Amino acid sequence: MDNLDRGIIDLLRQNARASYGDIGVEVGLSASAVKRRVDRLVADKVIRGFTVQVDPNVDGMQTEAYVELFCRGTVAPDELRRILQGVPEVVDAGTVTGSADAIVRIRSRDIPSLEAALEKVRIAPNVDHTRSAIILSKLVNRSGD
Amino acid sequence: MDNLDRGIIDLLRQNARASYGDIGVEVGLSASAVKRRVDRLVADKVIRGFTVQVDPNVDGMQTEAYVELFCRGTVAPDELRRILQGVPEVVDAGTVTGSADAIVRIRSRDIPSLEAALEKVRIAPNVDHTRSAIILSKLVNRSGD
DNA sequence: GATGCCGCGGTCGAGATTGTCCATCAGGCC
DNA sequence: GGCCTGATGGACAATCTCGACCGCGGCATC
Repeated sequence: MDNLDRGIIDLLRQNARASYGDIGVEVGLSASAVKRRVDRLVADKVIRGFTVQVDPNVDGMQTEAYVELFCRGTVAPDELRRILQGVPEVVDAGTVTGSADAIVRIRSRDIPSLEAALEKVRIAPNVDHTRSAIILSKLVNRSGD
Repeated sequence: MDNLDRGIIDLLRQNARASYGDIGVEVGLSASAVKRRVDRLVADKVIRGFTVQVDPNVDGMQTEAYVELFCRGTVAPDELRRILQGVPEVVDAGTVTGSADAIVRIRSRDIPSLEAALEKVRIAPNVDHTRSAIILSKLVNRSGD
């Protein structure tokens, strides 16, 4: 993992379908050398995969919300993880600093299904209450979804 | 946008570097027909781009935070977008319901660089104050990063 | 019904790309 | 020096890309 690898990854991030030859011109390597490095990065699991960014409006998962979770007493992270993983609409979740115990990112087709997902999260034991912020419009999206 | 397109997108989501021929075998089209459809999907902005999923631990971007933005007076979403897009650490941002005006997801190498990124966000005009929640540990991660 | 247009898919071929093999080279070590 | 290891560039065949061209079916028009 040196600067060459980082350069290759940066280029792939911009266009994962770029040819090895083109990448090689940018970073100063031959196509074969680039391919060897990319293969190694994939084998080493540094590169998890190549994917495509799709307009979320098209695949019909456009309703998203941040949900703060407030728990009673002690929180068992492992149990929380188990519960949250059981809700497919949960895209992302983590324990956080601040007054909330965890922040959960939920994505669903529409408001009713968002509410249903939220209900499933609330079932988790020790969850005292939640506070949701529904996303009105996306300002930036560099996370690939 | 029909079932063929959806099939192609599903396959590209799994492997954006798959050859058109291989995709064609899966969805029952010739390589040329697949390329035509992919080109059209890209032209129509249904496909926003091809990218690579990198292990965040490896490229040293493991410090993440949710930042609530509170603005003074009226918020110009376009200007907010322009400012936020200028901060590379901003992974995700959107205007939201609730007391905050926007929620910004920031990812950086460590706490000092997180603070620096936060500073850049605060520069935005009309930003009154911010409230950050730093992620302590990830509970769920289905967003591919 | 005949006609032309349009969208969509297949086939073909030149040219580019990929993937593999091999020779080479630099650096570390004995 | 001699040897090993890891990485690179070059060469080559296999594969893929991508545009040109053709045919087919649906549809509106005459």
